[in-house]
Amino acid sequence: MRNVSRSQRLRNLGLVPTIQRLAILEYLESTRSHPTAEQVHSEVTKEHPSISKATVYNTLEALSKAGAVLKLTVDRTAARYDADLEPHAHFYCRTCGEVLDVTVDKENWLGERLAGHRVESVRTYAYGICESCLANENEE
Amino acid sequence: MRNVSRSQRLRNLGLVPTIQRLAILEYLESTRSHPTAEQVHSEVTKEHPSISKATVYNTLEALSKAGAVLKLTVDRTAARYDADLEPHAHFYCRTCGEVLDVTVDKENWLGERLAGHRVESVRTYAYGICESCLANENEE
DNA sequence: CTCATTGCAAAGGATTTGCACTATA
DNA sequence: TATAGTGCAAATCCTTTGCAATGAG
Repeated sequence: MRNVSRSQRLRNLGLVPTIQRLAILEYLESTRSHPTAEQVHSEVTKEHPSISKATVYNTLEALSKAGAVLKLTVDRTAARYDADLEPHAHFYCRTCGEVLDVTVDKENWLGERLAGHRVESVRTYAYGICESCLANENEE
Repeated sequence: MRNVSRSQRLRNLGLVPTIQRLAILEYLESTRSHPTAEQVHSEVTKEHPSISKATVYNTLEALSKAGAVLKLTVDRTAARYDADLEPHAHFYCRTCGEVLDVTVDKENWLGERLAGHRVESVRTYAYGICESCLANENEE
């Protein structure tokens, strides 16, 4: 039933709901770790060992183009993906490399028009050291 | 004299003011195009043909680590650099690929503390279609 | 003279591409 | 069956690295 609605959602986005796409979307919706394509691949292949990296890349691109997930460029070394579509910002810890969600009152504070440009999406990234790494620093 | 102060600034940042670094910093401070490392290289080699790409990468990294320029991840395909340290956001046009400055009241609206994390820098990126590309669309 | 920096070429890592095979509708 | 999607491997592009040569203080 959960599965049915996911299939339907993919169809509504114009994407054929293949096993691969369902697995990838399901995984993304189950995690808050903002995985890279590599991590998505190693995760979904646990259940479906034959899913290739090319398919993971294709699917992630299709899902983000369709608006089903967010593609984040917070980490220059690899794109990260997030199925949480509620407005929020992302914090990148330079010590542990984790990407954390940060709630904000309003992320779309820029509006849909900006200096004459048409704004389609906005990303806000903060960089620094996360709470948990700060605590570890103090221990030493 | 302009040169003297740039040397001095580099020294203050703990960087030996080599000809290469001066040329790269000077170029970055002269443009608002948010160039990639590749573009910086092809630009500075006009004046100093022997500057290598490795040096450009090393210098850009050193300058951004030292806080003399901003490294932008607005464009996933390549890092872009900006010597304008005044708070502002960046707009990426998916049609022409240009990165444009966007003035904002205050970019550091997140504060230096956020959910217990230590915020060291913030980047805000907007994506869509720029004014000039919108105008071109309408012509057709 | 000593150490930081540079230049070159090779290596690395993320992503894309070409193409034959397969599954969905 | 026709078309969209998949898997594999090779190719591509940005960036980093190793190391000998060079330059700054």
